[in-house]
Amino acid sequence: MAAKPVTPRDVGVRDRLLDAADRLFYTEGVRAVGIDRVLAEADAAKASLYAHFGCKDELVAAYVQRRVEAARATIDRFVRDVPPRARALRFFDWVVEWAESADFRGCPLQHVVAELSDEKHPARLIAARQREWILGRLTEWARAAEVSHPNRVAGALMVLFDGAIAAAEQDGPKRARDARWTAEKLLGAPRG
Amino acid sequence: MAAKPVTPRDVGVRDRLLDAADRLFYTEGVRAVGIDRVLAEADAAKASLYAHFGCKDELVAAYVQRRVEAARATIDRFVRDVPPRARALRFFDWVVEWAESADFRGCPLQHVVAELSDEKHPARLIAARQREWILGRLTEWARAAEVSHPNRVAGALMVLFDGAIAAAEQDGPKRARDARWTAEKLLGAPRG
DNA sequence: GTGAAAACAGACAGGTCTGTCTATCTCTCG
DNA sequence: CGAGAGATAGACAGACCTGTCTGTTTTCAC
Repeated sequence: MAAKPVTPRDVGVRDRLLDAADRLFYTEGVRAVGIDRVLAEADAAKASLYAHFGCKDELVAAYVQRRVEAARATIDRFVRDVPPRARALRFFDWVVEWAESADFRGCPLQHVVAELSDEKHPARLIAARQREWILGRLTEWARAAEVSHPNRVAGALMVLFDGAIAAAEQDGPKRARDARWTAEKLLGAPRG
Repeated sequence: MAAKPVTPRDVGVRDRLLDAADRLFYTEGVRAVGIDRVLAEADAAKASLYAHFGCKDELVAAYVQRRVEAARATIDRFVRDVPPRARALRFFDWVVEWAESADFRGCPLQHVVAELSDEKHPARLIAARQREWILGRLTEWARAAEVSHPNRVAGALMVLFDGAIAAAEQDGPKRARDARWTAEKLLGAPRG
């Protein structure tokens, strides 16, 4: 009984490979999963993988890149319908939702950083840029919330974000709610 | 036969192996570093490693165990000379110091969780127990600080701890200071 | 229909990994 | 002395990994 292909054969082989890589890399880790596992899961040929990505490291980078793009779109969509001053806290609503989702297993970027010690690895460069993007958004939202030290608050929110995900991975989603509660205190008290 | 006692000679190779494993596993990751690397670094024989630890997974577990024991001793020593109500904040002084130390590269426990997806791995079981220990201490200190919701505050401090380490790994020690600053707000103004 | 591009299938090379095993050396203690 | 435990050195097996290469099949534009 072959498992039903989660991704139909008619979508491009590149997407099939990325879908398979995403599932396996996220749930088991990029070092624990070999090329052959990805090929079997994607029902693709080895030559296709190397034609599209060149090497495994670039497949890992493409996996991270797709995660990053999806996260940015999701976050911006999530905060869009509240006024700017409420967006920082709204962001933590999204974090809570993510931590509560069934297949949550921590932050793929934190995992990649832990697994790949080479800071110049293409996947890590993408992860580093994503941190800058997130910090930029948090700073923007902290300013809009009119806290007295927006840069410091943004840094604190960054810590809360990383901590929410890392702690929820091991202690469950209640830690994400703890993070949101803390964010509320940071943002709710003007003249901090 | 009764199990033979650990002789001083045992401690020799065993410690050499653990020292080497600690350096390599912490800086490069437990999956990235093979047995042969550890043996070369420890200047030990393969048979010694397998005689003392049985398999690589148990060496990884022993590495985590030793980190955990050292951390507990360091933390308790660090907070010992301030009154109980000041200990939670003092704990974050230690976090800042750690993040500022030259060879800081994140939390070895978070890394092991990221690298080993099997929750039943012996090293992960040890890591999980360590989280309980830390949460216990944070709860105790939060109570001593007489905050209004000690359990919730302890959870928030746990998030801040995880976040401080994870964020400092990538953004530098200023994130640990951001975490301490947030902890200060949660715990209220320390009274003299 | 035809031909080119894309994808498939899988053998193969060369390397690394864990773990076992044999053989030798060294040190302690009876 | 000499027996035995602990350590060393390293060959070896078997598995897995990345990446290349050959050949075949499918797809699709013209």
